[in-house]
Amino acid sequence: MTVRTRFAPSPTGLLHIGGARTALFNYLFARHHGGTFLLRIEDTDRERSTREAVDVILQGLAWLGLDPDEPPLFQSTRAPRHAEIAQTLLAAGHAYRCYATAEELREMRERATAEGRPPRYDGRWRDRDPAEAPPGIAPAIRLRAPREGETVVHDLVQGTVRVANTELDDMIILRSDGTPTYLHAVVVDDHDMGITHVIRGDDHLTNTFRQVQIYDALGWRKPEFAHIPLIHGADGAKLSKRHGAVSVLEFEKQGFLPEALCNYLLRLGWGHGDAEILSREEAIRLFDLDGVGRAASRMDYAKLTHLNGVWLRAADDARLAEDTLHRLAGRPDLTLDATTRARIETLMPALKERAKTLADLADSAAFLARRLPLPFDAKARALLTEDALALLRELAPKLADTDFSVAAIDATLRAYAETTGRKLGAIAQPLRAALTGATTSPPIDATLSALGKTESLARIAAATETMALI
RNA sequence: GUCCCGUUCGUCUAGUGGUUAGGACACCAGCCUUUCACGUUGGUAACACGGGUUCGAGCCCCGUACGGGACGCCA
Repeated sequence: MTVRTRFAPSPTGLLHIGGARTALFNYLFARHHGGTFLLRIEDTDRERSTREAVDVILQGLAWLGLDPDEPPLFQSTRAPRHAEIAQTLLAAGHAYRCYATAEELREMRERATAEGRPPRYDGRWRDRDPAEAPPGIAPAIRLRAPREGETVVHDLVQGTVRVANTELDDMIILRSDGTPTYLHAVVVDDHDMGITHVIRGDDHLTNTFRQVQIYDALGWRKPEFAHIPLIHGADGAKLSKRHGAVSVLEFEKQGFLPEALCNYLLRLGWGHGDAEILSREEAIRLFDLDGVGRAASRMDYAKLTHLNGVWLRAADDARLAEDTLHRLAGRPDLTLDATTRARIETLMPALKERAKTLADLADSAAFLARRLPLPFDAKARALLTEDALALLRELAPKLADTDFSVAAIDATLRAYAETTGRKLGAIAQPLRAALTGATTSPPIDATLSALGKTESLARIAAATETMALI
């Protein structure tokens, strides 16, 4: 049997990391078993579903590299099929028409709650003669669920979970307006799509009992179920649209790499020995459901950031330069032309070594695109003392005589340090301040070389002039 | 309230009856160094609690506490 999984989000909000991880697990499980990964948009709630939300989901999945193997299926297009199956159930006596009004049901729930009983439908139309149907009321269709025994789910993550059927009531499968409810639509679609493994958040675990009842009434073969624990916010509270849930596209904006986010999400709730850094290929090779834990986990930005640094250092320089240019574009204090582009590309190997996010990276590269005079931060200013400026004036001609390869610059600086009896740091720091306006940057020789001789000397001159005035 | 699920360092986890309870992030200290990073060495730090079962329990059983989830003509 070929594995077929699906990610089935409802387009009513954003794609947050909980959904992203569910998609990732479905994708990895399918790939690991040589199967197919599908996407189904659960847009049966026409009121709340939006085209924008669909786009956000699609963009988020694309960014994460979790594209489905077939075009997405929109659940709303399947309403006729859902109704058809409901009629089948009705004809077979596995379902019945319920004429209870919304008002009636509300009262039923309120009374139950007030009396300390679980709020459930009392089955008042289950065995009532349809001839007694009140006129003018469109009925909903309810499943005639078993009243005795228990319903069991053999979950690949949660193990065998069972509930007494007395705990379950007769759920509505088709609303009075003829549209399907979620529980029913999911069963019909998973069946028709040939889904073999339903991998979803464990907030669906108790829903599964009701879905199993529908499968059984239909005599359909059930898929395997795997309910994975939820991700909570850093404070341990549930991730929701109001609380801590941010779109995966927001992570992109903040400078996280998709491979880092996937790596992080994979390790959240899943483990394989001491393996921490996992590429997509390794993840596909190693991932399986038996490594998934059962407890909810918390979002930890520090670890995500660390992982991002790891993947950033491993990333292709050209790709990073491109992203940096993109992030820097539009900043009025910068000049982004072929020259600055070349500087960024040249220095990228050293730049990426000390950045954690693409946003950090862009910030750290900004000095390469600055116009003179440079703005100096407080530490740089403090560093450019009278003595330091004198040193720079003395050093400038020697640099002017140096060919600007990294090795040659290094040699010049070392020679100057030796003849003046200074430590290298005593030379590098003032130089760094003059060239970058800050006290941290890639190695000074590489920085000088990337800037080029003309620009470097201009910056040194500008620094000695402007600082001397203060 | 009822039902379901869970609980190992601050966080993510390894661990499937016998371990000095391992790793990663974070944190602290040292080393490296041309700043910052990277790297590296070391350190602080956990089996929720109470009963069993067993020669022996983080691992098995039962309670308790705490946390989460589900109980819609939402998904």
